[in-house]
Amino acid sequence: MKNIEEYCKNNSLKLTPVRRKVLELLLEEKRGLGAYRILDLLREAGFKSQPPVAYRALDFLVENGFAHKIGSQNSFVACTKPGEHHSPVFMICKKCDSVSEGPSSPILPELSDSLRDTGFEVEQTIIEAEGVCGSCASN
Amino acid sequence: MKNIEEYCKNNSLKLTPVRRKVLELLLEEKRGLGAYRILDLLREAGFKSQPPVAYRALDFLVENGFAHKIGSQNSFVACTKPGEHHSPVFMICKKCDSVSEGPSSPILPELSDSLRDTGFEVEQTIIEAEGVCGSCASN
DNA sequence: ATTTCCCATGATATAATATAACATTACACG
DNA sequence: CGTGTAATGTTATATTATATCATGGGAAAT
Repeated sequence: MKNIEEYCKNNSLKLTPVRRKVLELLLEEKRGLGAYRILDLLREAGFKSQPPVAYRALDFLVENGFAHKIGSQNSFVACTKPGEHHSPVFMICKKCDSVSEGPSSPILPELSDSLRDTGFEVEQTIIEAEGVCGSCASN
Repeated sequence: MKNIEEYCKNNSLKLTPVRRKVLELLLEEKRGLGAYRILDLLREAGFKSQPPVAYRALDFLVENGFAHKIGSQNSFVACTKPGEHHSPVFMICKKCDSVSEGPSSPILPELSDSLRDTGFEVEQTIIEAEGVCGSCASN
């Protein structure tokens, strides 16, 4: 969070109260949160928000690399590498629904290479891996 | 299509008229099709369909490996390797919106390995690569 | 300090995507 | 022929997302 405040200051991004609260909510939750869940939580926290408020805050966070959208479940998670533009790998546990961001670096160049052979120039990738997380496997 | 009829016969799956039509629609279109677009096309083709009809057909096709859902755009595409359970890689062109399925095999084992190091056991992955397709790049 | 402008927020409405629930039909198998 | 299962029909509604226009608030230039 401190890092992010810092980063916003340096890049003249406005981490307004709603945006900040949404980010905090995402950081507190290991599963992905849907926009309307976030909206509820905002209201519980005293914001009198309508849907666009949540979506705008999420757009801001995603655009600036503070959060990601999980396409397969229309939900959002905080980013573990805020500010860096990167190609995330998500590990989605089918038992507990947790979503965590994993190491992608080893394979991305190879992936880009193999796709380039088909004539496609990759700009960004999103990998969603479904399986069982360590904590669920050991229980 | 012949292959698929064959496959259904062998596995006692019913490729009913709606399901068949939806699959044909997906095969004819290189972009992803949304469920409601499909619904419109079904109606144009003489089916008097309500939303659940389209979703059921799509569920059938996805479950049996004849189609995939593209999470990032809530759309559907025909599968190029029908019947095989596999972990697809999609190449999504940001210029023409085409979606094609690419070769994933080279990298998947490595990806699984690197995620296993974090304690996560991968069962399936979906990779969505955004970029520019060969045809758009050369125009 | 006042104006100006831009960005963020407020607020209403509605679009787009997806599913629940229950009724009906079709058809393979005994 | 029944009878049971899977597919389809139908209505309603849930969930996710955006368009649009109005209002406010703060930084920068004058």
